[in-house]
Amino acid sequence: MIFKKRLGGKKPTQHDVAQLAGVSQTTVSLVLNNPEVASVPEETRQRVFIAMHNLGYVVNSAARMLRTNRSNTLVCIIPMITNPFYPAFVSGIQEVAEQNGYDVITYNTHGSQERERKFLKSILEGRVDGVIGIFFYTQARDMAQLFEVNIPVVRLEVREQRSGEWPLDSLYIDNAQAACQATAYLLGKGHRRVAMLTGPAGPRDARKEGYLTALKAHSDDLQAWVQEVDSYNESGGYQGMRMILESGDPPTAVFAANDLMAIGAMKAIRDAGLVVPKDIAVVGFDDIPAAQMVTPALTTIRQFQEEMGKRAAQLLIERLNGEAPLVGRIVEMPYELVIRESA
Amino acid sequence: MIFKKRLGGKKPTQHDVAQLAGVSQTTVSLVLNNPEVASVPEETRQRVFIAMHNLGYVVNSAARMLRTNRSNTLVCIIPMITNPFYPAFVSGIQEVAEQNGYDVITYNTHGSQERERKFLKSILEGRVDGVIGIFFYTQARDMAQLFEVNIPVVRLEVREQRSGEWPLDSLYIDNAQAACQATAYLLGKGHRRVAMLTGPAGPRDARKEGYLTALKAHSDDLQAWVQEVDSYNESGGYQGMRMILESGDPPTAVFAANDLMAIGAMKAIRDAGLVVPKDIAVVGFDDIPAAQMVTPALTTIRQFQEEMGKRAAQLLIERLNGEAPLVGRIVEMPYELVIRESA
DNA sequence: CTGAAAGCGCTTACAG
DNA sequence: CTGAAAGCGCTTACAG
Repeated sequence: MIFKKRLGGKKPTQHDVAQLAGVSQTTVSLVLNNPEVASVPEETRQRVFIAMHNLGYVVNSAARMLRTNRSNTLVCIIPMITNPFYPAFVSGIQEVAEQNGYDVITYNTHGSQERERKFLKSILEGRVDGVIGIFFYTQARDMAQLFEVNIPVVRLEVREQRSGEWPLDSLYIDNAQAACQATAYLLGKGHRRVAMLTGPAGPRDARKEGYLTALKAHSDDLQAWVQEVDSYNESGGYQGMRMILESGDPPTAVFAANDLMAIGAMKAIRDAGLVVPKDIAVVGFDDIPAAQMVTPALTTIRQFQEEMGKRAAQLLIERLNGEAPLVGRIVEMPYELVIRESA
Repeated sequence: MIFKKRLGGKKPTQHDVAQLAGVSQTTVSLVLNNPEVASVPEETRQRVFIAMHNLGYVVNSAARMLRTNRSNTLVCIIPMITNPFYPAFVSGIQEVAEQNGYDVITYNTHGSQERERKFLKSILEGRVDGVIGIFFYTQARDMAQLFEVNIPVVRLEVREQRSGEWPLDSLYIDNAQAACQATAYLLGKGHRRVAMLTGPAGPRDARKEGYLTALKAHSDDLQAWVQEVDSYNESGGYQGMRMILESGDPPTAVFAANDLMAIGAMKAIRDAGLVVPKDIAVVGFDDIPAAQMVTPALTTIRQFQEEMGKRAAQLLIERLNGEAPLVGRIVEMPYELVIRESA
């Protein structure tokens, strides 16, 4: 490496480039950032480029950050990257972030309030320019400090959510309506005893609301039956389904609040010697990749996670570029009922 | 917010804290960083803490980065976060990173050489202190620039790999041996026509080597049969299996280079009116979460992704703390054959 | 068209 | 025990 020889292992700076090119450090910065105002003649630019190349110069991003107050980094806050709903969401964010020159840091909250708070606090250190997040506990008003230092936020919500005059946009699918449609599908198939399986917090309330709405709309004498367990995963679904089965008079259909729970429930049903969908039909939510791999393939509500990630990142970057209106935008995303074999 | 009132929306600095506490800015820095040398008396510390709290002070990390030449950020470079092998790996990294005060940025290479290069180059800007990565094309020698500016790297390899006197540690499972064991298991079950299904680059060669070794060890007249397709996912597996089936004389068992391909292959087998494992047995590799959700549940080689992530992060952080030997460490990780229903 | 200079907010010898 | 000062590498008015 040339610069190693020249500089004894230290990284070359604009000063070094300037010396080699026979210009001032200001000029180096000017050609590097190519602002409209400064029209450095082509001949000089080339000299500078050659010097940069020969020294292996790369900008020091800490210095640039300090000077410009911009980090070119976004943070994505999700419950847990190992939940198969999120990788596609994160990947969508990463894709548009990369196209726009941003890095993305990911934080996992584990659905814990304390961690949501801790992460938000650390963001104040100025490491990131903006936030995309799914929050179970933190409300918009808890983000006031962020807004004061001008860090915009995009939130993924489970329902339409007004946000006021903050640099806060939100993205949602109508979870209640989707849950209603899933439940109505089961009802339309002739099921009269339809149970719901859910985890704590998060999307629970919106999805439960849709489930109840569908029951009520269908007939007045349908019994609601909501089984809540500790976690939104297979073991939660398995355990919840066992509780339902052990209650004596099992339902003929189950609406699970997400696919992981639905898959756990199907296993519990199978272990009880029953078959899906003949004895008990199952519908999930999310359409994670595994939904079509299981047997029977899962009927579920599809969300477009990758698209949601891309859209969220676009909203955020528009705002960072000053291209967003003052008032928070609210974007509804599509969903669809995907009918496969489990119901 | 107090500081908003006081400072007109600007973030408070150590200077502001110093003024409020009636000390010098140096002292504020001293109590913030609490170095062993400076013993600030308790009374002064308290005054400073109170002032920090009242102003809502948080350190400016860009300034700290510039001064200390440390970013407290790691980067994790993987092929693609949506491949279910990686989320657990990333999650392991994030967990120990967080415990040690590091953020983690994730880059997806899409298995492309160009992107591997581009990411490595951007790392020279000083955004990150260290790198954990899976590289299909970039060799250790291509990382010389990183090492010159003292950025250590931990690589995930598919076999033991000497690394020399660079700040480079490596982690691997013996892919050849694992593939050999998987194939031998099939052979032990009496199969004589065992095909292998693989994608391009990456772990292909090591796993193929193990497959061939097992065949040879078992008997001299066993025919090797390797079908390579474009991608390590379900559609690759589906497509590859179709090619195998259409060849006329199908094998009685298939070893797929990863679980996603195995799942695709099982679907192709089913679509051809055959049943797994009766007509064709299938073994995968990785033990992704979906492996136990599919029917029949997949027999596969389990890797401990989360553990691998944790271990990789530990190696890196030890080196960043100056606790690692000069010579690169090589850590072998365990794997195990998990027998389920598909073979 | 080009450069000297200020200053972003911090850490860390150094002096007292 | 505490503070004045240097300096990390950059961007951006400003002057010429």
